[in-house]
This record gives sequence, structure tokens and C-alpha cells, in this order.
Amino acid sequence: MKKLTLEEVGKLAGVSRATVSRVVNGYPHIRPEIRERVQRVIDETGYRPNLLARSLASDRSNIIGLVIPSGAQAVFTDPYFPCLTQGISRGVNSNNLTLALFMVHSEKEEERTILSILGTGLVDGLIVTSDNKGDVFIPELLKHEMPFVQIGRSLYSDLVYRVDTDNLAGSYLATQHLISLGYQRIATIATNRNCSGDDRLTGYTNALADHGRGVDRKLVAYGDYGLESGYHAMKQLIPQRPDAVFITSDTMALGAMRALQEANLRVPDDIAIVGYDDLPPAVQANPQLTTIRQPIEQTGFLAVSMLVKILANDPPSSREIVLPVELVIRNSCGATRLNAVATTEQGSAYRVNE
Amino acid sequence: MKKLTLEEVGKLAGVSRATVSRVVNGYPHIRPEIRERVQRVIDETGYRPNLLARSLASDRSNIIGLVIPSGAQAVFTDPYFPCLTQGISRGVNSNNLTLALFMVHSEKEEERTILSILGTGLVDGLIVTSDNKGDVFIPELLKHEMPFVQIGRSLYSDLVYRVDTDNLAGSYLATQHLISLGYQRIATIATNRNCSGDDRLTGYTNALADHGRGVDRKLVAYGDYGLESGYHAMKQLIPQRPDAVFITSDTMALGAMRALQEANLRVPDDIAIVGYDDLPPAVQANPQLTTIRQPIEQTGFLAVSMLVKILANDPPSSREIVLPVELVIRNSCGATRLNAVATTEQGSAYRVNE
DNA sequence: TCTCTACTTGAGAGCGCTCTCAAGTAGAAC
DNA sequence: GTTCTACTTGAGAGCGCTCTCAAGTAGAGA
Repeated sequence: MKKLTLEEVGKLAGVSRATVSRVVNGYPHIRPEIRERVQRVIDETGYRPNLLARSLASDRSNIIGLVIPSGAQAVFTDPYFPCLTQGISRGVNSNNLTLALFMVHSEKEEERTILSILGTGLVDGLIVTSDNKGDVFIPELLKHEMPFVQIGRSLYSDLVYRVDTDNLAGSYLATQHLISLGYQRIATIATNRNCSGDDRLTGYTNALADHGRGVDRKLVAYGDYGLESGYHAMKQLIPQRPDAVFITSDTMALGAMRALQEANLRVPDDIAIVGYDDLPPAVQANPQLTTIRQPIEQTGFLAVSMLVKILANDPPSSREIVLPVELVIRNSCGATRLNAVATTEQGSAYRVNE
Repeated sequence: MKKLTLEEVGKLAGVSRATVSRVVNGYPHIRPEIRERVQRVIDETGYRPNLLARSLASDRSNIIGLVIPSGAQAVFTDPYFPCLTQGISRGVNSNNLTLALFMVHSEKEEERTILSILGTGLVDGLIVTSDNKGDVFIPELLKHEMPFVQIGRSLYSDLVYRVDTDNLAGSYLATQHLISLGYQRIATIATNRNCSGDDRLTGYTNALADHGRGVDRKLVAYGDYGLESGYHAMKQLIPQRPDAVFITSDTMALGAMRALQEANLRVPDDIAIVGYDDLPPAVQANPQLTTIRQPIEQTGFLAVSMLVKILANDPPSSREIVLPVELVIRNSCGATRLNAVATTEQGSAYRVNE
């Protein structure tokens, strides 16, 4: 398979390089018979344009990058990233782009990775998944005027395009659900590592407040979205005798349930649980988790759409898209046992699973 | 941030474009003072070479692609791909390459994806993760002389570079472990969708044979590595009253355990289980799974190393790397309960977890 | 018939880099 | 002083494509 060039295809078809280029790129003003003749040569020879040359000439690589930060050891434990990546990949494919994956494995690599991308013309734009609070990435991107879309909350809301799920509404919904089921001592396992964690804690707080309850600090524990951290947080919570816990990630919920089991506490009879994410762990758990479902894959897909618009100099009118979430009721909250009917006030979707 | 070119940097440093290029690429024969002067200009201006132009000129993109096939809905359920990707990404970073991710989401996309890669000069080489039996990818790659490394078993063993884990030894080890614990009716949940599944079934068969036992067809059920399939396979197995089951993926084991629970069978008291993979689900399970640990991340890393060698025209002497696996003993097999001491004959590693 | 416009094509100048080739320099060896 | 070798640098020719520009053609309108 020797490589053909536009020039050679042109020679074979008896036209110039430019005309072949026009055929390849679907340019309109070409005599039908010429177009056909060129197309035939292309088909017969299996000519494929050299993407690198095209990129260089057009100053557009049609490659977009996905940056996954180092903080995310959760990459293993948590199907969040696979899901997101899947959505992004779908978006990329349907826009005829190529996806470059930049995973950062250590703090040191972080800067190196930024530099290796910026100013090299390799990618047209970026999707950035970090929402760690102290993130250094974003300012750098802004400085270099690299087009990008952020996934999750951002510290630079007014400068940045981003897409997120409605963490505030989700955690409000979860907490409210527990309240409506009659639980009195509702604890939470939150995370203070990132912005979405803040939002989820706020939603919890708001829901309690709206029902005339304050937050008991002793009923708030922290984890890092990982399994182990859920276990430890729950250990810490048990002596406080909560009758329900809103846990801000399904994976942490799994860890928490192990702690409960060791303490001989049954879910939901002794203690109710609502998780967050509705990823596979929610169904793997025993009992299955009532949880908040967020459209993760769609998040990724929309981030690509948004980026594509930005790159086309047709930026969306709004800098942010916030996707709705829904409450999925299974067994861990006690609702199915109690035959209780939960209601929702915020208009967010709500469903009993299957 | 306007973009600088070699030419301009050269002008600023009072040398030619070629000299700047030599400095950038660490070419040896340059007068130290010149090198220093040029380097200073580079540092001050923040010059970064245009990767596209470099690739075009050098006929080397330094991008390698990772192809993840459509069959892998398991992408969600199973941390296998994230782990592998992590390893590949490590390898890519340490070789100063860029990783392009090609996820195929449907059969139709499959061909389109191949075409969009081949002959475009975009990637120097590929890592292919499919080991579906009917895979059409590989022949196409061979035909186009695209350098690639396959992960997993291959139908084209003598034509292909590949790296794999020792599925045969792993399943042998698992089965043997159950035998040595005294179980009599050892079932298996295998998969017949791919080559590694075949190997795992063969390892099971071999272990039984080496202990003078035949395979009872009724004790063999099939799944697809997914959670649900494990559940259904186990349902099918229960009436056969096995006292132990070797399940060829942890995720299927999780599903199987749900079926057992519904049937009021306790693990390991009523039925022992050994899984495969040692990914997070193994620890999330209750009881935790005795399983076969395979070095997935390392697999990815080595695949990159292998590919790099091939691209450097220094192909490894052996076309395949098969990584050893180890038995990790936890609670699901009954060994810890029985205080039994398992032994291994094949020299593969073996350890009791934590 | 002449002009005007729209369509159709090719020539040619890059995009920013690599890489070969040749020329120039300097020190070592004779 | 001459020759040889090794080092050091610049010139120039691409890599394969896009894109502008200008030229040529043809049909509509006056």
C-alpha cells in the first residue's frame, strides 16, 4: 500500500491537484462528469488524504483533547470516567473528529502535560474534566486562549464554557426524599475535595433548612468518592446513631454498607441509605441503592457539541449547560418497604426503578 | 499568544532555522554558546514547535491509537478498560507520545473507524484490544501494513505482536485451588465470546483432568463477563447442586452471588466461589472474592513498549508477551474458613490478600 | 452582439518543520 | 605548509494539503 497524494490522483484523473481536493472535500462547483471521474479514481486507488498535511495547511487538526487529571484515582473504582468518555467519544465520532486522551498520573506530569498540548497545534480544543478546587489548568488554558469546555463546576464560571449535572437539585432531591420518608437523624457523607462535592453538601443543607431543620455537624462526614473513604466515614457516623444517610457517591455507599454490616446494622431497616450517581455499583449493592441518576454520558456528548460550536466561531449563547438529574428509588431507602410515596417539589424527574 | 516559527526564533537568535531545529531536538554538534543563545530565545519567547508540521516533515506523528471495539459495553460495568487505558497512558506519556482513543459504538462504525485511521498518517501505530473471535479489524490492519500490538489472545498468532495475561494458568490455578480445598462438584461460568474465554475454560478443564476428573457439561454455564449474565448463568447452575464455582470474571461473580442469595445459598458455606480479574468488584463483594489477579495495567504499559520498539524498527524477538497471574485468596472460596493451605504447582505466584 | 454574472478549473504560494548536502572552520597529523 | 578529519552551520528542497487568485467558459439579459 504505497501512499498516494492528491497530485497523483489528479494525474490519473487528468485534472489538477486542486480539483481533486475539491472533490474530496465536497466543494460544490464541479462539473458532474469531472467529479465522477475523480471519484472513480479515488475509489479505485483507495486514496486517503493525509490528515497531517491537511491540518497543517488548514490550521485545523480536527483533534480535540480530553484531559483527565491526576486526582482521579477513582478512574479505577468509579465508572464515572468510562461513562463520560463514552459520551465524549460518541460526540467526537459524530462530528468526525479524533479524540486525544491526556491522562495525568502525577502532579509533576500535570504541568508537562499542559505544555505538551499548548501551542503545538495538535488539538483544536479541549475538554477538561477536573473540578478540583485548586486546579491550575484552567488559568493556563485561558492565558493561551485555548478553546475548551469544562465538565463539572468551575471556579471561573464567567470565563468558562461548561456543562454539569444539577448537583444542587440532586442532593436536595435525595435529602428531601429521606425527610419525606419520615427519617429524623439524616446524616450525610460528603466530600470537600471538589466543587461538585460542595454543591451536594449545599443541597443537603438546603433541603433540611427548607423543612425547618438545621445541620448537625456531627452527622456530616467526609470522603473522597472512593470505596474505602465511604467505609471510614460511616464508621465515624455510626456512633451518632443516624437513621438515614445521604451518601454523595454510590461507591462510597458501598463502602459505607460494609461498615454497617460489620456493625450489624441492616439497610434499610436500621438505617436508610440514598446514594448518588446511579452507576453499576448501585445495582451491585445489596440491597440495591436508591440513588440520584445523572446523565453522565450525555454530559460528555454535550460537551463535545458545545466545543464544536465554539470552534466554529458560533459559541452558544449561554456559557453553561446544567443537566437535570432524577431520583431512582430502589430498596436501600426503605421506601419500597414502607410503600411510602415520595413526592418531589422541584420539578426534577423522579422514578421508581424498573 | 501569537505563534512563533522556527524561522522567527532563528532570526531573533541570529541563526538559521536549521540551527534552531537542532537545538530543539537536542542534536549534538552545536557550539555551546550558540546553543545557549538559541535556548534563551526559546525560553524567553515560549516557542513551541508545531507538532503537525513536524509530523508532516518527518513522516512520524508520534501519535498512537487505542482501539476499543463495540462489543465492549462492559466498558461501563467492568473496570478492565479503565485499568488498561491507564497503563497504556502511562506508557504513552513515558515515551513522549500522544494517545488517540478510538471507541467504536456500533458495528457500522467499526468499518468507518478503520478507514478513518488507515492511510491518513494520523497514527504511527495502534493498540487493539479486541479479542472477539470474528474480529475483522486485524486482517485489515495487516493488509495496510499498519504497525500494531494486540492485547489478548489472537487468531493470527504468528502474524501479530501481542501481550496477554496467562489465562490458561490463571484458570488452572483457580480450579486447582478449589480442588485442593476438597470440593467435588466444581462448576464454571465461562464465556464463549472471545479467545480469552476459551483459554479460561481450557484451564478449568485441564485442572480437572490433571486430577483425574472429567468435565460435567451440566456444570458449565456461559455468560458474557457482564453482571446480568452471571446472574442468569448461576440460576442455571443451581439445580445441578455444585459445591463450588469458578467464575471467569469478578463482575459475573457478583451477579452470580445475587442469584445464590435469592436461592438462600451462603457463600462459601453452601457454595464456594472463585472469580477472575481482581478488580474493585472483588473487594466490593460480600464475602470478598477469592480471585485471579491479572496485571492489567502492566499489560497496557508493555503493549506500548512493544509498539514503540516495532516503530523504531527494532521489533522484539518474541511476538508475544504473556504475563503471569496470581491467586488472591479471600473469603469466597472457604479457604480462610477452613484454614486450608492451598498449594500451587505451576510456579505462578500465589498469595493470601492483606 | 456585447456585457455581466455565475460557474469551473489550474497555478502557485504557502502551512512550519525535517533532513540532506555542501561549504566553511579548526585542530591534528604529517 | 599541506592534508585529513571532525565539527559546525546554512541553504534549499520537500512533506501533502488548502486556499486565494486569476483566467477561461457559458448562459442570461440588454
